[in-house]
Amino acid sequence: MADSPADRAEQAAARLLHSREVRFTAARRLVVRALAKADGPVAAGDLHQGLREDIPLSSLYRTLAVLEQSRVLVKQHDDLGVARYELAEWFAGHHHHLVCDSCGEVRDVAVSPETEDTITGLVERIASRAGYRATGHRIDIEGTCRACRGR
Amino acid sequence: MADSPADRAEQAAARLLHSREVRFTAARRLVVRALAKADGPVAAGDLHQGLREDIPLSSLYRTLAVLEQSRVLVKQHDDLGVARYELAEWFAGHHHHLVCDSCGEVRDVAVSPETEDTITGLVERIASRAGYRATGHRIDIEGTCRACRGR
DNA sequence: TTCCTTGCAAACGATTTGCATTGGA
DNA sequence: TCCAATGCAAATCGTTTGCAAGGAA
Repeated sequence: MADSPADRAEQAAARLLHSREVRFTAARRLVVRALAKADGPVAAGDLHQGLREDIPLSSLYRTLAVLEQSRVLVKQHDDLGVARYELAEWFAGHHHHLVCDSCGEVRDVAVSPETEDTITGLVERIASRAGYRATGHRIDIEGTCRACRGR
Repeated sequence: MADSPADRAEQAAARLLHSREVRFTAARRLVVRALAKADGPVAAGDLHQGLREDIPLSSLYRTLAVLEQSRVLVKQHDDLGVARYELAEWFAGHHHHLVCDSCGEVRDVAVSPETEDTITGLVERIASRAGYRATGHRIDIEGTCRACRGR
């Protein structure tokens, strides 16, 4: 039997949703699998186009809302303000984003545990100095991707 | 003569706009001064309410667009996807954001040059490994602000 | 005069919601 | 059976735009 990232994400989501007594319907499965295959956060519109089955946009948004509330995925916003969704770190592992200045592409990038530890330490220090208790951090690295650099 | 942050921002903006042959109208001045006084990025709606003079929202958006194109300010989006504006780092200095999990407040936080250097180094390394050439970075620190913690 | 800027109203586009219908346990 | 999930159409809301009027150089 296969055990692709999509399979693993689907199984993990199945367990999580079951424990919360939330149904894992066909549409929800499709979305989880699609996000597991993506290499960065995806907008609802792109998801809509990417899926073979034609799930109406309104249903898709509802599906995304349910999955977000169940902590299967997280929502964020790109430079234009459109919502993009990706599997929670819970599933996908902690990572950051590379944002291409030129084409706008957003790509996940994983960081070694040592580097992450360093970052976490810095972040906690910065936060506590300002009277915050840090619970997490998000880093967007702006730059030029290889494809755009080649022009 | 006074030389408040708002004054300094206004003077710097005046020079920059002049060099670009863009007029520094009353509305543009008001916006620059208001942003100079804010301690974090501000939404157009809040700006609209905050200003004494009643600038229609559409004009305000146009003002913000002009100032953004002139690189006086930058636009970003909060957790709900609404645009928020702040003076460019050019004016305000490089900084990061503290985002309160609980109340959603976004506040600027400055970082010591040494820490920034460390961060920049890490970021460049991460980017180049992924085939990117880093040109900048943005860090949002999620946490709980002191006020919310006290509840 | 000649542009640029403004105000108002209308248009837009992403996202959400009401409601009647369908489907799964 | 019964409640949750769906599809469709209509509503929302932040933001943008067309157009005519006002202002500065």
